[in-house]
Amino acid sequence: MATEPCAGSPAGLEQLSDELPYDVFARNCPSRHVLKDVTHAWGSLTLAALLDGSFRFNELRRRVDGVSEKMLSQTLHALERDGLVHREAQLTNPPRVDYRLTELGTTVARQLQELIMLVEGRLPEMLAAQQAYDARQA
Amino acid sequence: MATEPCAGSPAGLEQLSDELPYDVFARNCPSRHVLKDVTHAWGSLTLAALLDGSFRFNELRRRVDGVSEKMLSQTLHALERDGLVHREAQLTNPPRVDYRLTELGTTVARQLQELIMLVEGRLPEMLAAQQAYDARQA
DNA sequence: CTGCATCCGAAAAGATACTG
DNA sequence: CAGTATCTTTTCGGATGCAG
Repeated sequence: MATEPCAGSPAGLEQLSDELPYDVFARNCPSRHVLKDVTHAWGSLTLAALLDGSFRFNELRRRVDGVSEKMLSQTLHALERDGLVHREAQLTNPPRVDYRLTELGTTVARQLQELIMLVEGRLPEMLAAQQAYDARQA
Repeated sequence: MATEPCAGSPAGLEQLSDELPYDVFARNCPSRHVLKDVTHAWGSLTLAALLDGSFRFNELRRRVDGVSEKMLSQTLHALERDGLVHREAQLTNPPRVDYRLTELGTTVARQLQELIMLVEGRLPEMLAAQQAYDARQA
């Protein structure tokens, strides 16, 4: 099914990465779908937020400021399905559900966190570039 | 304007990252907008593709398999505005426009590339997790 | 409290035709 | 070739309501 490697890009270009069987640059490669979950706006923030530990649904919702209930729910399901997040439900009353990163999720989240910190660190340059660009247009 | 640091998350939580003035976890923080450009599905692939050098519009389109003209155009504009991509147009006939990473863009793209390679490398685990999850649902 | 289901308007993505 | 304009389809995001 979806377990076999995907073909290279149709034009027959040499791949950028290396000899790996999966190539995000190819149209229907499963790696692209997973990458999309990981880099998705809410997905990336949720993963990064979970680097701090285990959280309940509404705790996460407060941490990832601005996320709607629906999107957080969807996001957590997708990340759980990808094996990045573990969901632990206790059927007490009131119920308690905790979300935490798996080992794989931690690895991915750390990598993501580096990207986030890079962007935050060089944000002034990017904001300046934006201003310059906007001024050029006007 | 948009140059001042954004407030922390509303609940008053201590921030995850560090002492940086910008916090992606806060609702209207500019860093979140930029991060969105960088992690966007087409944005991330475009940045990674440009790690290989300078490309013309349609060359890029073939590299980033499946992207529509509109989305590539939008994506390139956003990345150019953020100061990550440089656009060089020659008004010859036919016209020739080359896109390449700026120094900042290269830095960001390298970080992104690490994430992509991590995801590609551990994709088998993620696909297995997906299958297990789907089986559990059925 | 932790969610899922549903509806709705708004926004974004996708496909494709057309222009300089 | 390098895009923009336009149209359609999908997704997003908020507001419920409801169940365990």
